Amino acid sequence: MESAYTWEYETVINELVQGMEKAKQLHFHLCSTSPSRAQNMLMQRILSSYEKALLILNSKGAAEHPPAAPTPASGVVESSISVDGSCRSEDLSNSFKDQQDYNASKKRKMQPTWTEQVKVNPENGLEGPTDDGYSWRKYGQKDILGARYPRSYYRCTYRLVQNCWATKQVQRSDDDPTVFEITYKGAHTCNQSTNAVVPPPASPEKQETRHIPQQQSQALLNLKANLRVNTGSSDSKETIPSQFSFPSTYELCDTENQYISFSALVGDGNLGAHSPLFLSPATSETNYFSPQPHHMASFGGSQGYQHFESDVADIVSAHASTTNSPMGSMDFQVDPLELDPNFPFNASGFFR
DNA sequence: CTAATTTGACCTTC
DNA sequence: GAAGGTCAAATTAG
Repeated sequence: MESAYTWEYETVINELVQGMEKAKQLHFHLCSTSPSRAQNMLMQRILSSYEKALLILNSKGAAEHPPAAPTPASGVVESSISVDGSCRSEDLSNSFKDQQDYNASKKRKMQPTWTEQVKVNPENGLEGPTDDGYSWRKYGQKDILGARYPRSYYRCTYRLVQNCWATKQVQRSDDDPTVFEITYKGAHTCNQSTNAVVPPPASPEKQETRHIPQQQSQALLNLKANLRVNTGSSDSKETIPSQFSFPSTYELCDTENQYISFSALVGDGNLGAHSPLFLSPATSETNYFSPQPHHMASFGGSQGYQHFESDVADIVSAHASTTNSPMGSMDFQVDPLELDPNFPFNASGFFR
Protein backbone atom coordinates (compact mmCIF):
# COMPACT_ATOMS: atom_id res chain seq x y z
CA MET A 1 0.00 0.00 0.00
CA GLU A 2 2.56 2.45 1.09
CA SER A 3 4.91 1.56 -1.70
CA ALA A 4 2.17 2.11 -4.22
CA TYR A 5 1.57 5.58 -2.89
CA THR A 6 5.23 6.30 -2.86
CA TRP A 7 5.44 5.30 -6.45
CA GLU A 8 2.50 7.45 -7.42
CA TYR A 9 3.87 10.29 -5.44
CA GLU A 10 7.22 10.12 -7.15
CA THR A 11 5.59 9.73 -10.50
CA VAL A 12 3.57 12.86 -10.00
CA ILE A 13 6.68 14.77 -9.01
CA ASN A 14 8.56 13.46 -11.98
CA GLU A 15 5.79 14.51 -14.29
CA LEU A 16 5.72 17.92 -12.75
CA VAL A 17 9.46 18.30 -13.06
CA GLN A 18 9.34 17.31 -16.68
CA GLY A 19 6.51 19.64 -17.38
CA MET A 20 8.34 22.44 -15.73
CA GLU A 21 11.48 21.75 -17.69
CA LYS A 22 9.56 21.91 -20.93
CA ALA A 23 7.92 25.09 -19.83
CA LYS A 24 11.29 26.59 -19.06
CA GLN A 25 12.58 25.65 -22.46
CA LEU A 26 9.58 27.25 -24.00
CA HIS A 27 10.17 30.30 -21.94
CA PHE A 28 13.71 30.65 -23.14
CA HIS A 29 12.48 30.40 -26.68
CA LEU A 30 10.03 33.11 -25.98
CA CYS A 31 12.70 35.31 -24.48
CA SER A 32 14.77 35.04 -27.60
CA THR A 33 11.91 36.08 -29.79
CA SER A 34 10.76 39.19 -27.96
CA PRO A 35 7.61 37.88 -26.44
CA SER A 36 4.81 40.08 -25.36
CA ARG A 37 4.43 40.98 -21.77
CA ALA A 38 1.34 38.88 -21.50
CA GLN A 39 3.27 35.91 -22.81
CA ASN A 40 5.96 36.48 -20.26
CA MET A 41 3.44 36.69 -17.54
CA LEU A 42 1.75 33.57 -18.65
CA MET A 43 5.04 31.76 -18.83
CA GLN A 44 6.02 32.81 -15.40
CA ARG A 45 2.71 31.74 -13.99
CA ILE A 46 3.04 28.35 -15.52
CA LEU A 47 6.47 27.92 -14.08
CA SER A 48 5.51 29.14 -10.68
CA SER A 49 2.54 26.83 -10.67
CA TYR A 50 4.79 23.92 -11.31
CA GLU A 51 7.13 25.06 -8.66
CA LYS A 52 4.48 25.43 -6.07
CA ALA A 53 2.94 22.12 -6.87
CA LEU A 54 6.32 20.54 -6.37
CA LEU A 55 6.91 22.45 -3.23
CA ILE A 56 3.64 21.38 -1.76
CA LEU A 57 4.06 17.81 -2.77
CA ASN A 58 7.48 17.76 -1.29
CA SER A 59 6.51 19.30 1.96
CA LYS A 60 3.46 17.17 2.19
CA GLY A 61 5.20 14.01 1.23
CA ALA A 62 8.10 14.59 3.51
CA ALA A 63 5.89 15.34 6.39
CA GLU A 64 3.45 12.53 6.27
CA HIS A 65 4.38 10.25 3.42
CA PRO A 66 1.70 8.33 1.71
CA PRO A 67 -1.22 7.82 3.98
CA ALA A 68 -1.44 4.33 5.31
CA ALA A 69 -5.19 4.12 5.07
CA PRO A 70 -6.31 6.53 2.44
CA THR A 71 -9.82 7.76 2.59
CA PRO A 72 -11.87 7.91 -0.56
CA ALA A 73 -10.74 11.47 -0.92
CA SER A 74 -7.16 10.97 -0.08
CA GLY A 75 -6.09 10.41 -3.60
CA VAL A 76 -5.68 14.08 -3.87
CA VAL A 77 -2.51 14.01 -5.82
CA GLU A 78 -3.90 11.91 -8.54
CA SER A 79 -7.20 13.61 -8.79
CA SER A 80 -5.95 17.12 -8.48
CA ILE A 81 -3.03 17.22 -10.78
CA SER A 82 -2.99 16.15 -14.29
CA VAL A 83 0.10 15.67 -16.30
CA ASP A 84 -0.52 18.70 -18.41
CA GLY A 85 -1.00 20.83 -15.37
CA SER A 86 -4.64 21.35 -15.88
CA CYS A 87 -6.97 21.44 -13.02
CA ARG A 88 -9.92 19.15 -12.93
CA SER A 89 -11.84 21.43 -10.76
CA GLU A 90 -15.10 19.71 -11.38
CA ASP A 91 -13.90 16.52 -9.88
CA LEU A 92 -12.30 18.43 -7.15
CA SER A 93 -15.29 20.47 -6.31
CA ASN A 94 -17.44 17.41 -6.30
CA SER A 95 -15.37 15.56 -3.82
CA PHE A 96 -14.93 18.71 -1.91
CA LYS A 97 -18.62 19.21 -1.85
CA ASP A 98 -19.31 15.73 -0.64
CA GLN A 99 -17.15 16.13 2.35
CA GLN A 100 -18.02 19.59 3.33
CA ASP A 101 -21.61 18.67 3.60
CA TYR A 102 -21.01 16.58 6.59
CA ASN A 103 -19.03 19.10 8.47
CA ALA A 104 -18.43 22.41 6.86
CA SER A 105 -17.12 24.27 9.82
CA LYS A 106 -14.66 21.59 10.70
CA LYS A 107 -13.58 21.48 7.15
CA ARG A 108 -12.95 25.15 7.05
CA LYS A 109 -10.53 24.81 9.86
CA MET A 110 -8.64 22.33 7.79
CA GLN A 111 -8.32 24.65 4.89
CA PRO A 112 -4.94 26.11 4.04
CA THR A 113 -4.32 29.67 4.96
CA TRP A 114 -1.99 32.19 3.47
CA THR A 115 -1.52 35.86 3.90
CA GLU A 116 -0.75 38.62 1.51
CA GLN A 117 0.26 42.09 2.32
CA VAL A 118 -1.01 44.67 -0.07
CA LYS A 119 0.32 48.14 -0.10
CA VAL A 120 -1.99 50.75 -1.44
CA ASN A 121 -0.87 53.61 -3.54
CA PRO A 122 -0.98 56.62 -1.27
CA GLU A 123 -0.51 59.02 -4.13
CA ASN A 124 -3.80 58.77 -5.85
CA GLY A 125 -5.61 58.78 -2.59
CA LEU A 126 -8.25 56.54 -3.99
CA GLU A 127 -9.65 54.10 -1.60
CA GLY A 128 -11.89 51.22 -2.21
CA PRO A 129 -11.91 47.59 -2.88
CA THR A 130 -9.03 45.87 -4.39
CA ASP A 131 -9.74 43.34 -7.05
CA ASP A 132 -8.20 39.94 -6.92
CA GLY A 133 -10.45 38.63 -9.60
CA TYR A 134 -12.90 36.97 -7.33
CA SER A 135 -16.25 38.01 -6.21
CA TRP A 136 -16.38 38.43 -2.48
CA ARG A 137 -19.22 39.09 -0.17
CA LYS A 138 -18.65 40.72 3.12
CA TYR A 139 -20.25 38.89 5.95
CA GLY A 140 -18.77 40.48 9.00
CA GLN A 141 -16.53 42.98 10.59
CA LYS A 142 -14.85 42.87 13.94
CA ASP A 143 -12.82 45.14 16.07
CA ILE A 144 -9.69 43.27 16.87
CA LEU A 145 -8.05 43.60 20.22
CA GLY A 146 -4.94 45.69 19.93
CA ALA A 147 -5.59 46.64 16.37
CA ARG A 148 -6.48 50.11 15.34
CA TYR A 149 -8.58 49.06 12.44
CA PRO A 150 -11.39 46.55 12.28
CA ARG A 151 -11.03 43.29 10.48
CA SER A 152 -13.39 42.55 7.64
CA TYR A 153 -14.56 39.10 6.74
CA TYR A 154 -15.38 38.07 3.22
CA ARG A 155 -16.52 34.87 1.65
CA CYS A 156 -16.97 33.83 -1.91
CA THR A 157 -20.11 35.19 -3.49
CA TYR A 158 -20.77 31.78 -4.94
CA ARG A 159 -20.64 29.90 -1.72
CA LEU A 160 -24.18 28.73 -2.05
CA VAL A 161 -24.40 28.47 -5.79
CA GLN A 162 -21.15 26.66 -6.39
CA ASN A 163 -20.31 25.50 -2.94
CA CYS A 164 -17.19 27.56 -2.87
CA TRP A 165 -15.89 27.95 0.64
CA ALA A 166 -13.05 30.32 0.07
CA THR A 167 -12.89 33.17 2.54
CA LYS A 168 -10.62 36.03 3.22
CA GLN A 169 -9.98 38.48 6.00
CA VAL A 170 -8.81 41.99 5.44
CA GLN A 171 -6.96 43.76 8.17
CA ARG A 172 -5.45 47.17 7.83
CA SER A 173 -1.99 47.43 9.23
CA ASP A 174 -1.52 49.44 12.36
CA ASP A 175 1.98 50.45 11.46
CA ASP A 176 1.29 51.44 7.91
CA PRO A 177 -2.32 52.28 7.09
CA THR A 178 -1.52 51.92 3.44
CA VAL A 179 -0.82 48.27 3.96
CA PHE A 180 -3.56 45.72 4.10
CA GLU A 181 -3.03 42.25 5.32
CA ILE A 182 -5.25 39.88 3.49
CA THR A 183 -5.60 36.40 4.79
CA TYR A 184 -7.06 33.86 2.44
CA LYS A 185 -8.56 30.69 3.73
CA GLY A 186 -9.34 27.85 1.43
CA ALA A 187 -9.22 27.80 -2.31
CA HIS A 188 -11.96 28.70 -4.69
CA THR A 189 -13.87 25.81 -6.10
CA CYS A 190 -16.03 28.04 -8.18
CA ASN A 191 -15.43 29.11 -11.74
CA GLN A 192 -15.74 32.81 -11.24
CA SER A 193 -12.03 33.38 -11.18
CA THR A 194 -11.87 33.27 -14.92
CA ASN A 195 -14.06 36.27 -15.19
CA ALA A 196 -11.54 38.70 -13.93
CA VAL A 197 -8.78 36.98 -15.69
CA VAL A 198 -10.12 37.76 -19.06
CA PRO A 199 -11.51 41.22 -18.75
CA PRO A 200 -14.51 41.49 -20.96
CA PRO A 201 -13.90 44.60 -22.99
CA ALA A 202 -17.50 45.25 -23.66
CA SER A 203 -19.62 44.13 -20.79
CA PRO A 204 -17.82 44.04 -17.50
CA GLU A 205 -21.10 43.97 -15.70
CA LYS A 206 -21.54 40.43 -16.83
CA GLN A 207 -18.41 39.26 -15.24
CA GLU A 208 -20.03 37.64 -12.35
CA THR A 209 -22.36 35.58 -14.39
CA ARG A 210 -19.98 34.58 -17.05
CA HIS A 211 -18.72 31.06 -17.02
CA ILE A 212 -15.76 30.11 -19.07
CA PRO A 213 -15.27 26.47 -19.91
CA GLN A 214 -13.04 24.83 -17.41
CA GLN A 215 -10.44 23.53 -19.78
CA GLN A 216 -10.20 26.70 -21.71
CA SER A 217 -9.63 28.82 -18.73
CA GLN A 218 -7.34 26.54 -16.90
CA ALA A 219 -4.14 28.26 -17.78
CA LEU A 220 -5.65 31.53 -16.90
CA LEU A 221 -6.81 30.19 -13.65
CA ASN A 222 -3.26 29.58 -12.74
CA LEU A 223 -2.47 33.18 -13.14
CA LYS A 224 -4.84 34.53 -10.73
CA ALA A 225 -5.44 36.92 -8.06
CA ASN A 226 -2.18 37.38 -6.44
CA LEU A 227 -1.17 40.44 -8.25
CA ARG A 228 -4.34 42.05 -7.28
CA VAL A 229 -5.78 41.46 -3.93
CA ASN A 230 -9.20 42.74 -3.76
CA THR A 231 -10.92 43.58 -0.60
CA GLY A 232 -14.14 44.20 -2.26
CA SER A 233 -15.57 47.63 -2.31
CA SER A 234 -17.50 46.87 0.72
CA ASP A 235 -15.35 48.25 3.39
CA SER A 236 -17.15 51.24 4.52
CA LYS A 237 -15.24 51.97 7.67
CA GLU A 238 -11.75 51.33 6.61
CA THR A 239 -12.18 52.21 2.99
CA ILE A 240 -9.66 50.11 1.26
CA PRO A 241 -7.83 51.78 -1.54
CA SER A 242 -8.70 50.41 -4.88
CA GLN A 243 -5.28 51.05 -6.21
CA PHE A 244 -2.06 50.03 -4.75
CA SER A 245 1.45 49.41 -5.73
CA PHE A 246 2.11 45.78 -5.79
CA PRO A 247 5.44 44.23 -5.20
CA SER A 248 5.72 41.56 -7.77
CA THR A 249 8.18 39.52 -9.65
CA TYR A 250 8.05 40.56 -13.20
CA GLU A 251 11.61 39.69 -13.70
CA LEU A 252 11.20 37.18 -16.42
CA CYS A 253 12.73 38.68 -19.50
CA ASP A 254 13.00 42.29 -18.72
CA THR A 255 11.94 42.59 -15.22
CA GLU A 256 12.48 46.18 -14.56
CA ASN A 257 10.48 47.45 -17.43
CA GLN A 258 7.67 45.20 -16.57
CA TYR A 259 7.61 46.17 -13.01
CA ILE A 260 7.67 49.81 -13.90
CA SER A 261 4.90 49.31 -16.34
CA PHE A 262 2.89 47.50 -13.81
CA SER A 263 3.22 50.23 -11.27
CA ALA A 264 2.18 52.79 -13.78
CA LEU A 265 -0.83 50.79 -14.69
CA VAL A 266 -1.77 50.45 -11.14
CA GLY A 267 -1.64 54.14 -10.82
CA ASP A 268 -3.95 54.92 -13.64
CA GLY A 269 -6.78 53.09 -12.08
CA ASN A 270 -7.64 50.93 -15.03
CA LEU A 271 -6.08 47.72 -14.10
CA GLY A 272 -8.11 45.10 -15.76
CA ALA A 273 -9.40 47.10 -18.63
CA HIS A 274 -6.17 48.26 -20.17
CA SER A 275 -3.33 46.27 -18.91
CA PRO A 276 -2.27 43.19 -20.76
CA LEU A 277 -0.87 42.09 -17.49
CA PHE A 278 -4.28 41.48 -16.28
CA LEU A 279 -5.43 39.71 -19.26
CA SER A 280 -3.65 36.88 -17.76
CA PRO A 281 -4.74 36.07 -14.31
CA ALA A 282 -2.18 36.76 -11.74
CA THR A 283 -1.46 33.44 -10.42
CA SER A 284 0.40 32.21 -7.53
CA GLU A 285 2.52 35.20 -8.00
CA THR A 286 1.26 36.52 -4.83
CA ASN A 287 3.19 33.95 -3.12
CA TYR A 288 6.29 35.61 -4.29
CA PHE A 289 5.45 38.90 -2.85
CA SER A 290 7.66 40.15 -0.20
CA PRO A 291 5.93 41.53 2.81
CA GLN A 292 8.23 44.45 2.36
CA PRO A 293 7.36 45.91 -0.99
CA HIS A 294 10.36 48.17 -0.80
CA HIS A 295 12.56 45.22 -1.45
CA MET A 296 11.22 45.10 -4.90
CA ALA A 297 13.01 48.24 -5.82
CA SER A 298 16.24 46.38 -5.83
CA PHE A 299 14.79 43.48 -7.64
CA GLY A 300 16.79 43.46 -10.79
CA GLY A 301 16.88 41.92 -14.21
CA SER A 302 16.99 38.23 -14.52
CA GLN A 303 17.99 37.77 -10.97
CA GLY A 304 14.56 36.69 -10.03
CA TYR A 305 14.39 34.10 -12.65
CA GLN A 306 17.70 32.60 -11.76
CA HIS A 307 16.54 32.56 -8.26
CA PHE A 308 13.53 30.67 -9.42
CA GLU A 309 15.50 28.09 -11.28
CA SER A 310 17.83 27.27 -8.50
CA ASP A 311 15.00 27.19 -6.09
CA VAL A 312 13.14 24.69 -8.09
CA ALA A 313 16.11 22.41 -8.10
CA ASP A 314 16.44 22.79 -4.40
CA ILE A 315 12.83 22.20 -3.86
CA VAL A 316 12.77 19.06 -5.84
CA SER A 317 15.86 17.63 -4.34
CA ALA A 318 16.12 19.07 -0.94
CA HIS A 319 12.62 19.72 0.21
CA ALA A 320 11.35 23.22 0.48
CA SER A 321 13.95 25.44 1.84
CA THR A 322 11.85 28.33 2.92
CA THR A 323 14.92 30.44 3.11
CA ASN A 324 15.54 30.34 -0.55
CA SER A 325 12.18 29.49 -1.81
CA PRO A 326 10.10 32.23 -3.28
CA MET A 327 7.50 31.21 -0.85
CA GLY A 328 9.74 31.98 2.01
CA SER A 329 8.81 35.59 1.90
CA MET A 330 5.20 35.11 2.49
CA ASP A 331 3.26 33.94 5.39
CA PHE A 332 1.95 30.89 3.78
CA GLN A 333 1.14 28.02 6.01
CA VAL A 334 1.04 24.63 4.51
CA ASP A 335 0.72 22.31 7.33
CA PRO A 336 0.46 18.84 5.94
CA LEU A 337 -1.39 17.73 8.99
CA GLU A 338 -3.99 20.38 8.58
CA LEU A 339 -4.48 20.18 4.91
CA ASP A 340 -7.69 18.86 3.71
CA PRO A 341 -7.16 15.61 1.90
CA ASN A 342 -9.71 16.78 -0.60
CA PHE A 343 -8.17 20.10 -1.08
CA PRO A 344 -7.52 20.84 -4.73
CA PHE A 345 -3.85 20.32 -4.56
CA ASN A 346 -3.03 21.35 -8.00
CA ALA A 347 -0.97 24.28 -8.95
CA SER A 348 -3.86 26.10 -10.42
CA GLY A 349 -6.43 25.34 -7.85
CA PHE A 350 -4.43 26.04 -4.81
CA PHE A 351 -2.54 29.21 -5.44
CA ARG A 352 -4.67 31.43 -7.39
C1' DC B 1 -36.98 44.03 -6.73
C1' DT B 2 -32.70 41.86 -6.03
C1' DA B 3 -28.35 41.66 -4.21
C1' DA B 4 -24.82 43.46 -1.19
C1' DT B 5 -23.54 45.55 3.16
C1' DT B 6 -24.00 46.58 7.96
C1' DT B 7 -24.04 45.27 12.55
C1' DG B 8 -25.57 43.18 16.86
C1' DA B 9 -26.10 38.59 18.46
C1' DC B 10 -24.57 34.14 18.68
C1' DC B 11 -21.10 30.42 18.40
C1' DT B 12 -16.44 28.47 18.95
C1' DT B 13 -12.05 28.24 20.78
C1' DC B 14 -8.65 29.02 24.11
C1' DG C 1 -14.74 34.92 30.36
C1' DA C 2 -12.57 37.07 26.45
C1' DA C 3 -11.58 37.31 21.72
C1' DG C 4 -12.16 35.90 17.13
C1' DG C 5 -15.27 34.21 13.71
C1' DT C 6 -19.92 33.62 11.71
C1' DC C 7 -24.86 34.26 11.24
C1' DA C 8 -28.77 36.66 9.89
C1' DA C 9 -32.15 40.46 10.20
C1' DA C 10 -32.27 45.12 8.93
C1' DT C 11 -30.70 48.44 5.92
C1' DT C 12 -28.82 50.28 1.75
C1' DA C 13 -27.51 50.35 -3.05
C1' DG C 14 -28.13 49.43 -7.89
